Amino acid sequence: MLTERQKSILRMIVDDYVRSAEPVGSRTLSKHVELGYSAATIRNEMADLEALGYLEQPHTSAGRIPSQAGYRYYVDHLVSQDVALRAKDIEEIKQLFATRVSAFEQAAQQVAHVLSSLTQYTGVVLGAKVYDTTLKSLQLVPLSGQSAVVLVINSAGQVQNKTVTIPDGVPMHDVMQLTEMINRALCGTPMYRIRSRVYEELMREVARHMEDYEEASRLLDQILQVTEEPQEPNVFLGQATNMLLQPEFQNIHKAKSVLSWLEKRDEVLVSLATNALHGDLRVRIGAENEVESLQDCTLITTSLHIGQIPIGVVGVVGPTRMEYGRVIALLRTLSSGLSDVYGRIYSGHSSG
Amino acid sequence: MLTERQKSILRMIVDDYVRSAEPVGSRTLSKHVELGYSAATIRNEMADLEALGYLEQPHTSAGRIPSQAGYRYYVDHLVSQDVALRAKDIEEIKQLFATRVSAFEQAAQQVAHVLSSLTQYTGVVLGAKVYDTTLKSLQLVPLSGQSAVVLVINSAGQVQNKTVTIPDGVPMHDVMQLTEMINRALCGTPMYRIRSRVYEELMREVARHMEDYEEASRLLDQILQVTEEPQEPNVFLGQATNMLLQPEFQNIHKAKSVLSWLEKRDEVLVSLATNALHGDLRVRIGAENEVESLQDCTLITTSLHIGQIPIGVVGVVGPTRMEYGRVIALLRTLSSGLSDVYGRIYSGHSSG
DNA sequence: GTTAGCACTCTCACTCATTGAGTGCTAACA
DNA sequence: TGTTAGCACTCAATGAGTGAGAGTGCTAAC
Repeated sequence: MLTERQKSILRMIVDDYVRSAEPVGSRTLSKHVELGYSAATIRNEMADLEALGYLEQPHTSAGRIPSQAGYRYYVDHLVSQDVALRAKDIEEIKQLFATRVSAFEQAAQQVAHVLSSLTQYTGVVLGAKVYDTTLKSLQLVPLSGQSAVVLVINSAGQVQNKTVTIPDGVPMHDVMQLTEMINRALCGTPMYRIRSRVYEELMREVARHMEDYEEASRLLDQILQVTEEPQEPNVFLGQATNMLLQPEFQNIHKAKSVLSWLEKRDEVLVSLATNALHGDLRVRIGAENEVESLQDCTLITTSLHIGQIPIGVVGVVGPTRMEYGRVIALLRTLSSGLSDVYGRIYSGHSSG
Repeated sequence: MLTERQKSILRMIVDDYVRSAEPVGSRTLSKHVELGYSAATIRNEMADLEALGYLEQPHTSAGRIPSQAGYRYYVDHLVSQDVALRAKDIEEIKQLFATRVSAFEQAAQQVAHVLSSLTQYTGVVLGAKVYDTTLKSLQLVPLSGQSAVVLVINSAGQVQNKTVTIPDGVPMHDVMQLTEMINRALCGTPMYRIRSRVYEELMREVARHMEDYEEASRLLDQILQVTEEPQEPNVFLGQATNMLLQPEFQNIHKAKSVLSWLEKRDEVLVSLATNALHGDLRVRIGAENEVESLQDCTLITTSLHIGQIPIGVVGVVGPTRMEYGRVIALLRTLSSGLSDVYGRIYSGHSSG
């Protein structure tokens, strides 16, 4: 348990270091008006904080910098719970949500972008699969030759499509009958249950009506694949290269490591997706990220939701030396704004 | 006009410099067996080549490096027209096209990826709008409440969709009638002509049949917007951060400049799209790129086509010190491979 | 418990000499 | 006349040495 004085010294060191990226010395701190102690006193406290593992010294004659444990303590106990956002931040966020967007993708991309430009870190948005959607409609539009487009629309209005080949032995009216049967029997079925319900309920009928059962079921399989195709990952990145402006990424190898990781959308996806398991807002500092490339980074994520249902994640990736308070405030604001947009677009425009 | 000896010296300097990224000295060159001259002779020729603007000296006591004009001369006159690809390259390309893909997007992404990993530059693929597509089918699927999904399928099997709001004054049977009218009248119409043909031919009929003309035309407008929405840019990037391994991008500012540019997909799109105007294969060296961020880069592009119709672009972005011969060979191979895939997927599977 | 003072440590920036790669020029050679 | 050997010269890179400055830890005094 830290004393109040230790806490305020730790807080000041973190704040100062986050701003300047330079180790903070005792003299610098003693100049702060709020702290009415001499450099020597502060030095003693700093030595204690270092012994406790909250501070580190790059070398003997340098000031102190926060350790990862120090950041962790700061985030858990010291960060002011509601940082007032800067006027500029508020202005940009207002403008962002003022522009009418017609698709969640647009809004998500813009949010990622704004996060990056306001913070100089990288904003990320994961528009996860909308949970619990059901089949709204399945359509098949013939193209020239043997090919056709299969369209699957779910109850959230999302569309999946794929070009399929109609096997030789299946006449057009069988194709049409097949899609009709599916629509009639399976409308309203949860997407993940479609295949099993087809096997349970539809196969016998297919066998009875189709001219060439084997070919027809081959077509049916292609159609079912469309319903099972995972929604595209929907990972949106802000301007990742902004981070190259941060002093910690002047080292090209560190920079490459993080930027390469961000390039692999599916890995980013996994890291973001685990947010859902950890409640509202999650801060992962340095080694708390399992990912090798993020050992010197902090990843802060918060979830998007409509009512109680989680539907996505908004986050920020940056160096461990991060403006925690401000980023958290930004994330809270933006995630609730984006949740609203999502709700408006996918819930029948009920609120506007 | 250069003498044969000057040409071979220039070629050797380019080849050597591309490999080593170090200025090439006269002694190094004189060691080459093919060139039976002493260092002094080569020095004289190098001085001449520098006077002609094909070589540069970083400083007095360094070797020579090719100038942008030097690279230009190399590309125009010296690059061997058909470099034999390495066994490893061929292997990877074969594997790439052996894996069956069901969508052009997948194949394009993979090609960009392979280009990046084989070259350590950045591969880019632009899947441009399929030209001259016509309307195949327009459908409207009602969701809950007032919203519905509009689906537009074109003759190439591409699908565009968007959620629209059905205005209060339009009853469902009017909605259905509207889509029916469009399908009946406009099937086969080139996409870019749909709006004008609606105005020319359909408006009167709409006015006659709809209960609330004003609201109906508002809905119609939303629907037409879907047909006009530009196909999403379809710019695919390989691993851009690979380039951070190149010596010229150890300078973080140069690196940021190029990577930031690559992040702006719409700018990349423009640069690639202009390839179509310049024939088969285009090499833009350094200042030949209008783009500020690419002043030290080379952009090589080649077009994808089905028969004579251009349908996209494949390219590579890298430093001016580029393996021109190999990259050109790779691009030719990959673009023709990708054209085939495109053809297979969007032309009714005629070839398999 | 707090502070002033002092010796000590370490990085950073600067200078300077050395090294080595490479050039240009000149004179000799075929 | 074209080619080559030799030599003086230039310049970047390297590494050692130095002083300044920032910061610490410790001790003794308040």
